[in-house]
Amino acid sequence: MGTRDEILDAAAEVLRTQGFARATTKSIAQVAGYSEAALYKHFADKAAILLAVLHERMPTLPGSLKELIGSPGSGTVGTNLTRLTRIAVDFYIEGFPILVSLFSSQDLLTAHRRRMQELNAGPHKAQEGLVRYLQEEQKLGRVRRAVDVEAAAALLFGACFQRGFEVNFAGLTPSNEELNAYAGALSRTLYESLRPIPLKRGVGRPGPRSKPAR
Amino acid sequence: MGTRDEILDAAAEVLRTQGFARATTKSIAQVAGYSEAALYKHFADKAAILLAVLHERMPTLPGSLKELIGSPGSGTVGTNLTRLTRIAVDFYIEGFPILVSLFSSQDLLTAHRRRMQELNAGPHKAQEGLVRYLQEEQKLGRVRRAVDVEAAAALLFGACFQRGFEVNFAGLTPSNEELNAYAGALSRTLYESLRPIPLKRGVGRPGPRSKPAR
DNA sequence: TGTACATCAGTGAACGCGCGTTCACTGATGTAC
DNA sequence: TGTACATCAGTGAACGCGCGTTCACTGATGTAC
Repeated sequence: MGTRDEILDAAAEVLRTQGFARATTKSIAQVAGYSEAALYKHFADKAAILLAVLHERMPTLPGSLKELIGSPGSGTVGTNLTRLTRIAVDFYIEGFPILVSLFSSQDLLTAHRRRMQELNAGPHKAQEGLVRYLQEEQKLGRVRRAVDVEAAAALLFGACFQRGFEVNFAGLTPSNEELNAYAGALSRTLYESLRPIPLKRGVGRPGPRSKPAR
Repeated sequence: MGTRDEILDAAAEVLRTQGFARATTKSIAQVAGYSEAALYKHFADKAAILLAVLHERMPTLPGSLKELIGSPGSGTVGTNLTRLTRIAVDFYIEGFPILVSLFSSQDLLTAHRRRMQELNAGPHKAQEGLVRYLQEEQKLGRVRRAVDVEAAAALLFGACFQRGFEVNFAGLTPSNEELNAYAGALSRTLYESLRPIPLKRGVGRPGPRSKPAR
């Protein structure tokens, strides 16, 4: 790993643990184990370091998501959504502090936004992936046709995003079990509005389900 | 309006429009129309100004929410949820920049967190209100018993929160109509998982619904 | 009513400090012949 | 193989600037007698 990467790791760590206000060249250099001057051998200025952190050190949702999303029809929609939700929760918990440090500086936000639209990237891309997945499942008859899949995706990822806020706000360190349970509750609750054959009212557990027509 | 309030308004505006990095004593004083020295007649230090902004200038959800939440059984659950969602979307769009400026400084976050738990307040309170409302409607038979109301509340408010992020991130200024449509789509989609008598599969529009037993 | 003093919101100018940045330099590594 | 030079990552020390904060002061208002 090169010096440049060590600097970015250090900057990301400082941003995550101390916040934007303490993310000075001094503390970044100190955590990286180099002099402050060394930063300027690899980056034009401090803004360049922060921008690089923002799009080289943000955890990437799409990577682990694509394999799920790329195979509609496999597994069950319910379990697919649960696994996907679990991944998204992790992503937002990890990424939240770095993501919101954007709002510490209007200049930084503007620069990042411009770069994002040049690359045609951004946080909305993940959501689009889920939307496409749900549309595919609609075609397969495994998600009800009448469902607004954009709204469904917003509900699911929105809850994950907010969980990212809560965990970082309160300084929690939730266990794997807690996060699994949370992801399960979200996707199961939402799935009630997606499934083609809804439960009859008052029935606690569903009986064996017939396969949807295909 | 006293000087103290003018200072807080100015600080909130700077925080919202320029971000934490530019929220200096100089620019706060300038926007407020006072000298920097004047700030210190009303606040112990800069941290005290920012803390006061955080819990005197954050838009308040509970105020307009309580009237809705306080009267389960009135209106329909669907329209109640839509109105409530619309209010929450506004709240999060407005409040987002100030809320996340917390993460600019670990010290600020810690101080705010401590104060919030002393007052037993915080962002989670609004969500608890929605949970209680849904529980009441469950008792009235207007929300299915088997539904995990905490998960449902997290889905709904989470989507609003994320919309607050998107709008502020992209610098959008959505119209009332757009926001109404968004709130409607969210609550309608979620309501599919809550309603006591679900649609039959494949039916696009529901026929007239029978009143739930009470 | 006038006088003497107290209070208090607000100011201009200065303070020291820590910030981001630059500079001349070092020492290790590569390269031509 | 040895010599002379080039390149380059990294450093210690210094730079000017803008930050948060303090200070002695002003001028308006209130108050006792």
